[in-house]
Amino acid sequence: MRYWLMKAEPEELGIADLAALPSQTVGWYGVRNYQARNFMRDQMQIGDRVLFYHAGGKQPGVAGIVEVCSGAYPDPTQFDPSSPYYDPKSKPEAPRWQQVDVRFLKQTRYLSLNAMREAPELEGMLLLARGNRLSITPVEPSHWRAVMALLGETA
DNA sequence: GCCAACGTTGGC
DNA sequence: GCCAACGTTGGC
Repeated sequence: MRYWLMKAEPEELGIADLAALPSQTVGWYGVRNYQARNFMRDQMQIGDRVLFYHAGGKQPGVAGIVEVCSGAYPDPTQFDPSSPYYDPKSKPEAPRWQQVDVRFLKQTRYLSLNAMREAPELEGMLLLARGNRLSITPVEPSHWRAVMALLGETA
């Protein structure tokens, strides 16, 4: 099992929104970066644990834990002209973008990006690397355990 | 809203 | 295949 961090815009889909969905499951649509897509396509497996990260707000940070619950499959928004994620260059017979489904596990105490930067045990975490813009990053098991400790989670 | 850092595009 | 121009991300 691998560990990941996935960034979401809380105004579009926050952890509470995910928890409120009847299925508590959502397709992780909208990834338009090849490296992030390749992580989903080539490395993610059902059961992988994911830090759910709120990006773009006033106080970015980790807000919950979700799990991967499907393999990669074509992101439907790439074919929808009314979607902001529409990609006219992608054809249904050769889809360019993929998504996986993730399922809500829990909403955690909020762990701000600031607090993460100040935690020496998180040094080297990809999220914290200078200039990092990837919306999906792998998380080292040692960093995962350190984040769990900071969140007060025993898992 | 600014802008640093990074990714993508397309002309050559 | 290079690289300038442009676009995007996301913290601040």
